[in-house]
Amino acid sequence: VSKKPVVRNESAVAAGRPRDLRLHDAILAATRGLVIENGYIGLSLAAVAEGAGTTTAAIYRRWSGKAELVHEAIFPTEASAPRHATGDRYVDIQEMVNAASEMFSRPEVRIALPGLIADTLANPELHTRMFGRLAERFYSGQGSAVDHAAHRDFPRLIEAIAGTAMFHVIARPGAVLDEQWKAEMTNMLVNGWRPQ
Amino acid sequence: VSKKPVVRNESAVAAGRPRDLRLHDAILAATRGLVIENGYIGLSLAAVAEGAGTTTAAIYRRWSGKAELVHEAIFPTEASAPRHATGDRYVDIQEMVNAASEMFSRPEVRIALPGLIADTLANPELHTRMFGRLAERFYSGQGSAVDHAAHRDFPRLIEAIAGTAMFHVIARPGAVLDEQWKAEMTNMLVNGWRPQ
Amino acid sequence: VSKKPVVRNESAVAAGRPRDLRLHDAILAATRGLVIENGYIGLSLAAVAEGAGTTTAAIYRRWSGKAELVHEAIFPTEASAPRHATGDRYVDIQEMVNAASEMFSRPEVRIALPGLIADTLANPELHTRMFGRLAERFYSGQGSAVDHAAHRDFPRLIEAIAGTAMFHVIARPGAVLDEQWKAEMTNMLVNGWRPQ
Amino acid sequence: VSKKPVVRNESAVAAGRPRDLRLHDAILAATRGLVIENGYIGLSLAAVAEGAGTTTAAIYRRWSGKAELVHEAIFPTEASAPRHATGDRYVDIQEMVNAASEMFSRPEVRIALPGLIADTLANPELHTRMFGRLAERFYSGQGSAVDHAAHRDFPRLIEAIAGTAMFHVIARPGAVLDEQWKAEMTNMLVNGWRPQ
DNA sequence: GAGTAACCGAGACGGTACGTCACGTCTTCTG
DNA sequence: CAGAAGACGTGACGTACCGTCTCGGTTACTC
Repeated sequence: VSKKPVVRNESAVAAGRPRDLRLHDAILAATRGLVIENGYIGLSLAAVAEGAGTTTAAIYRRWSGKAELVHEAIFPTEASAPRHATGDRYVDIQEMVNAASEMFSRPEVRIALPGLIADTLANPELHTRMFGRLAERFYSGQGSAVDHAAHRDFPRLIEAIAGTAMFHVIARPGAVLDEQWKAEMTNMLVNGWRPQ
Repeated sequence: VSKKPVVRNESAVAAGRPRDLRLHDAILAATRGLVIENGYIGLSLAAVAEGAGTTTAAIYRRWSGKAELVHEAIFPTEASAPRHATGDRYVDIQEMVNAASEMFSRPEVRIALPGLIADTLANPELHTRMFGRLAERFYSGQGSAVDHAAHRDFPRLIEAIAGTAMFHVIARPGAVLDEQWKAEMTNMLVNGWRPQ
Repeated sequence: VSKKPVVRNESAVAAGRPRDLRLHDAILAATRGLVIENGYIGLSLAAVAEGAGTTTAAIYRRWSGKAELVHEAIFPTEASAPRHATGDRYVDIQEMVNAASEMFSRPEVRIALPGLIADTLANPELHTRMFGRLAERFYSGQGSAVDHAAHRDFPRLIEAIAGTAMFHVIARPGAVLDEQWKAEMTNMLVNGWRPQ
Repeated sequence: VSKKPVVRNESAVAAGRPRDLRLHDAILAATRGLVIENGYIGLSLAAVAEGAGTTTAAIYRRWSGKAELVHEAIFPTEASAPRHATGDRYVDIQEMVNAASEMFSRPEVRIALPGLIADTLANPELHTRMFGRLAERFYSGQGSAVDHAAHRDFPRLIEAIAGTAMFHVIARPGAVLDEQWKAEMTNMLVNGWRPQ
């Protein structure tokens, strides 16, 4: 649909008037605020523009549409500090559960993510990028010295932890991923389910 | 937003010309077809109307909006055969995993669900109804003779199984919930995670 | 560019909700008022919609764009009472001069016509229609019993009279086509130019 | 609307880097070409800039906007060689008819003039300048020894000749102001209209 | 058999958001 | 200082969908 590049702020050389960096942050902040208020589908770029004190044209100069904008707003680029596995099964799972709890406790993620996923199904490139980045938050095998067998199964573990956390916060608005949830989740994966 | 009742086809008395029953199914079928093609957000009721050979007014006579329509289209009312627990931990988990696999393998569910959830966040009544009905597919405690302790933990199990299945089909378009996935999922919950 | 028919209010049969006839007139009236205020190029359909208490969509339902709208606004369809020649040279010219004076004295014509012509150059169909209708206001040979020779020259006479009148009101804003102008114009064509 | 002077290329002193004189002509040439292609309203200064191998900023340094630019492009400054009346009625009219034919035969004039007039209605200063310069092409009384009575009527004659010529080329795209048109026009004004 | 009531198609209605484009200005770097 | 590059706020463009309403016409029950 759009002829423009999906990501536009990669310009290496400096030609012409540079982008107003404060606008970038103002737009993302307004996006986060409005998506919490109105949900993903109810978010209009015109409202974002007004909230950020700018116009939709300035937004479209930076992002190709609502999906790209919200993606960057709720998963800030700089925050992706990849984790490294230790090889200790219990510790690694606990780490992932903590990461999932942090991620899905943020209200903008809880509220925006389903709509973002829905929009992303029609945008394979962004879809791949989003889930790739999402997985990195949990675990990056890069440079790790952990047992090969454990690595191979990490995608499945991530799927279980992230999926369960997402379902938890989506199924009941107001639900929280508290210490009890984290303990039970960790225990279920490490030891299997036992009725309590 | 709407002043009209959420569900309109409950009319007790029969006055005036009755509804064309074939339209009901034609609309739902068109909805399923188009939502697979265009996704939830890209689904327009005008297109559904055209696909069903009718008009949007006939749709709004039956459902209050896109969310209600898609909800009924992808989770048909009649198909909710609630399951009953046996008390055997392994068997019960296996049953739930099978149910999740069935539900999230259907393309209209995989594609429409995220958008439906997004729209539903602004509609608490439908949200409750949807997740309530969704949980029933997995397990209904009603009339069950199973140990009390096991019952208390079923919501957590459902959350883990349904969440993991949903994440699996959403994260990678084209992914399938095959026998291997079901076996590994069941094993992980029953015995805990073991690198393979 | 547009897939829709240029003229849309020709529907013979009555299907669906009928158009609100008051809107039609309200839109044309708002167009006339705003085009006098802001000129053709400065006329925005959004402003017309607001002035008529409706939306741009309702305007686009009736006209394909600004050119068609302004065309109908300044040359109302019903006002085209074609004239018939008498064969008397002086009388016929006087009639045409009167017609030109009437037409180009209306402020909406004086102000809107140049811009309308400019836009129409890219729209051959409307261009033909507009100038055809414009010529009819001056003279229609249909059913006339006048000398053949006189008829052949009418296009040239119309061109001279309408062109001169148009140039007069365009060249000096505030200029009027008064009795003196009409007398001199008539005299110039009937007797040739004489320095006075 | 604009705070800047209408004409900017009058700078008396020479300070800093001098303007690239070739740009001036390149911009005007691109304007002429594009206005013929796209019409006045369809002409964008961005397209002109690209066609001239420069940017809009360079254009705005020289002209205040589209109207000024097109005005200079279709009525070059240097080409205004004012004519002088002889006092011979036939000869003077013939001269004016020739001048009108030359002017309105140029495609950029035929195409751009209506739009330019439309834009100029909102710019009285340019409007006066344009029609003043336009009249000079036909006749300048300055330093003439012709009979006073004839001079007084020249504006009316110019109006008739220029208006008729303009209407001729505007009313039918493709129409030409050939020798026959010139002869008939001259004859009509000198001898009055005679059916032929 | 006449009323009555709700359905049916068609399509216009006021809104609102979309993504694009042009305007005229501005801010940077380079010549 | 000019030039190129391009971002800026402004605002119109034409399209699309939303959910509602207004038609003329069509079934069914009820009196």
